[in-house]
Amino acid sequence: MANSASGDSVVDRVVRVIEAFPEGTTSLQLSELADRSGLPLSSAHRLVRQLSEHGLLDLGAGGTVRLGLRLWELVNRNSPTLALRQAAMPFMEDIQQVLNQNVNLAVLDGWEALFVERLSRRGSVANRARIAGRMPVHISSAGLALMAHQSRELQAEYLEQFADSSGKVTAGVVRHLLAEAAQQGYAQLAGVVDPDTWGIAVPVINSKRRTVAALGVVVPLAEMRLQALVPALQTAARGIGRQLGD
Amino acid sequence: MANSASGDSVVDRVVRVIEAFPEGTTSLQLSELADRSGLPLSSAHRLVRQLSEHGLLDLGAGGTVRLGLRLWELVNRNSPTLALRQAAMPFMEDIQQVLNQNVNLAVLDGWEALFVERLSRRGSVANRARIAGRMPVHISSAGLALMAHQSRELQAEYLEQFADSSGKVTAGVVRHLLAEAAQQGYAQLAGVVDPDTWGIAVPVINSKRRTVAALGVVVPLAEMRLQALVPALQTAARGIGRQLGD
DNA sequence: ACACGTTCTACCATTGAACGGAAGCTGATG
DNA sequence: CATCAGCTTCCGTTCAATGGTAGAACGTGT
Repeated sequence: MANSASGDSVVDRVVRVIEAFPEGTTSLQLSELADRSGLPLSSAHRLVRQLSEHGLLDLGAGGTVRLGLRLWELVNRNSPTLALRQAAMPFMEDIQQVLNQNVNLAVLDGWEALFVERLSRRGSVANRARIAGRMPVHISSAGLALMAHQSRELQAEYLEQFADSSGKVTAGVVRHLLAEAAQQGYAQLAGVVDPDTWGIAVPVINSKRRTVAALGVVVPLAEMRLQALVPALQTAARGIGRQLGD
Repeated sequence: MANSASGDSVVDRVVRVIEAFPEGTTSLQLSELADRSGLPLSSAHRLVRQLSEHGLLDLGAGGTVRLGLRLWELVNRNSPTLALRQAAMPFMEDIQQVLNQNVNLAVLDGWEALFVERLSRRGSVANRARIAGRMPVHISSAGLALMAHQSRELQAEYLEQFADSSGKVTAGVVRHLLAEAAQQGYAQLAGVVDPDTWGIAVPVINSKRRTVAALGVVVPLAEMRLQALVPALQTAARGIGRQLGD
């Protein structure tokens, strides 16, 4: 647009405004939003006002900016993972009831597993917080289960990330993890948040034989019984896959 | 911006593109999107491409447009109802376990109750579908519970809707429903979808004595036992309210 | 009570980004 | 092979977006 010092489009700016909210932050002051998005205050103000007129943002008294309920509604009604989550929920509830463990469902986005649904272990504090959370592929069982069943091309492209020896993790190690996950039909990995827990995940394969999601559980080390967990997960994953159209 | 035949801003158009998705539809063809949003094809195409470069939309091969995973992620991480849902989930699970009924949580948005969370009755098919659903205030127990505890000004403004005698529902009837809900401390109403079910909802009041949500259940007529349901809901609602900051 | 700092909001002349018709491209269909 | 329908790109025209500046509202320290 005219006079754009930074040479970005309106769309760029709208995106930057929405992305300016730090994870888990629901409310931001206008001036802070302007700072975080790198926009002049007056521009940020104008954009926020326009967006809030449509309900995508909510500009409260005193310059408090929140995401709008309308935006939440639109996204949750038309979410690309809607069909997946609907198909998966009954099976996830079964797993939760039978195994009594934390169950989660993830999809691949870039080089990360994006968790799209989660049921907490009964009795434990429900942590909805981690929904919409991300984990790098190579340090999450869900990520490994997803990547292990992608095309060779994508896997190769992914592994290039580890080509430079600057990181601790080498391409060889990751390649081995993927190979193991592919061969076994499930992925297991020590918990990242809590070292006394283990993650186990299996691929969810749709009718076109594409791996579209990973179904996983997080279990305390003491309750780690692969013989019981893996078949249950695989059965549920097949059930979910059968429900999915494409 | 320049040459806008319809005299709308870029922001307007972005909103129209996002809103063009009909409820429950996750995928749209570009040409259909252009139609629905009332934009020239080339303009729609440009906007969609820009938005998908940022991950807010997903422009697939063949002109298939979906909402982007990134958008879903951003909205769910920073949702204005995040704190509410987190505070409410444990109590909702308690209700679900103890009463074994469908539990839901709604907030007021305009003259409608917007359902932000839902737990299904055990054994029944999980219907995530209805999450992010809306119901007019006067035909939902949640809506009545919410409106009954709003300020006089807002209630008066709301009741003006029914001033003209064109609709079946008169202002008097609605006023009576609200008064009853306010006096009783809970709202009950015959189910809309299924006439053999009843909805019961109680207000969730935060530490500043503002009614910010409604907690409700949907029960089959045969299991309608107010003596058991209402106290349980009220107890849970108080628990939720205590967890909420503002 | 006054001065100062901070933050939100409004204004308006400049200017380059957005617009959209038209042409090109691609793939499916008869 | 011709036709069609839908997606994509191009490019000259135009006016909507921009952001510095100023004012209003509020809080805070002196």
